[in-house]
Amino acid sequence: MSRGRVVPAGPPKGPAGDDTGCHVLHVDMDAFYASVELLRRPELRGKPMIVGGDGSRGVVLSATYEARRFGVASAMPMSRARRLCPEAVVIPPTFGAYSEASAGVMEIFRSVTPLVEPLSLDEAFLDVRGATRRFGGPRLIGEWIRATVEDEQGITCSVGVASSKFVAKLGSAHCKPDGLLVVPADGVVAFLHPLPVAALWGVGDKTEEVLRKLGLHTVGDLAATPVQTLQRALGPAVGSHLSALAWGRDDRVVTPTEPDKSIGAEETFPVDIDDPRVVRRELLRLSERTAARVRASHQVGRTVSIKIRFADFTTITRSKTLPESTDVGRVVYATAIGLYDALGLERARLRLVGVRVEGLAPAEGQARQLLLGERDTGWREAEQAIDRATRRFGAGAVRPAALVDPDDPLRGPRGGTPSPYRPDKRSRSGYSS
DNA sequence: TCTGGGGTCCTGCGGCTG
DNA sequence: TCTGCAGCCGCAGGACCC
Repeated sequence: MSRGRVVPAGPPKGPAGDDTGCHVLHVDMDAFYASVELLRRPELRGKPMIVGGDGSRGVVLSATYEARRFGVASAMPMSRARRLCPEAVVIPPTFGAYSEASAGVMEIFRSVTPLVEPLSLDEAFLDVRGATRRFGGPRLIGEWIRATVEDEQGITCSVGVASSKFVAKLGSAHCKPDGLLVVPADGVVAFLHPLPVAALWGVGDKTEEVLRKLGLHTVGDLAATPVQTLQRALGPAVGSHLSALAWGRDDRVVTPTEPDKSIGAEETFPVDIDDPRVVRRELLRLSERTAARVRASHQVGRTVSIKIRFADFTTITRSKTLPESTDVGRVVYATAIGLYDALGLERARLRLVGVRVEGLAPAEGQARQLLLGERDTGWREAEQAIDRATRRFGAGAVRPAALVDPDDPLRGPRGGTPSPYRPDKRSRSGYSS
């Protein structure tokens, strides 16, 4: 999803330019979440509407173009968005609906070419070299996709057509909303060089500031700067990467989905928390959620990391690599709690905690060495049974007893470090259903 | 202005090992 | 046995993306 930071208004929208050699399409849905919500609530059409968290700490996930006219943008704090556009209707996100719409859109893409690389729910790269005989040139394919998506899904999208992924992506940003732009292979440099440096993939606020201090404001400025200068200022990898992009060099190919390298979950508290019992309870919940997703992806991970964000927004991470890969919530939690306890935070005020499992590899074929005295069935099997129950009865049907507390979802177990898995009087397994 | 949640990649440092 | 070195790995932090 475009975060609205890239390019100024430029060339006219619509088909133009020679598409010879332009085999990469970048398709980006326009205000995707908001557009899907409008399908469900047509009475809001033409009105400013914002999709985002309704709490005091949410951010804007998506906004209609009517709201954007007031300055509302993606990732903006909701409090600011409300000030900018008080009359906007705020809708909490319904990710299920977005996933469903996304699947429909991706299906359309795959009817053109199997070489589809989704970047998120609402955008993807397509390599259309193998489709030109059936559909015509890349520009015609882009037009067909735009028309079909609008016809079948009721939402509009923008398409960039170019000889590389990076330029195609800039192209779609350039013609938003509801446009198509071809950047001819021999016109890439002329297209790129007037753009601000922030248009480049990999230039965020910090890098832009560094470049500004060097007197570099446009991509053309960047291209004219020796790569060694950029490497000294930004590091060898980033320096050479940006130098190449500034000349339109981007050799990355369109690659249909690769498995995740890490899976995690994090949660911002509605108010800052200084009670370690609440933090531990949250770590348990996040460990459970993360491990379940790791199991669902048929992978196991070797490193467990936690993330702690303090009230002043400073953030630290701690990680531990295990002797053996895991997908077991109990192991993830034990590791996470060990990392947390080692910090000795006591009454520090925390804003967010997170748990992540890294170093993922396919679960199949992972030889598992039993520890001395360990039974060959145990927590993994128990958690797999829980996964089956969850699929059948819904999320939360079975969960650790320590998380069953209908009166106060944030209240932690009493008395010291919790052992939520330890069998208690209610359930021998420590789980409750 | 006051900052979500899901990720990836890069860099620097220290410890270990051959 | 000690030292210097290179390479690898684990770890932590930061920047960036959608």
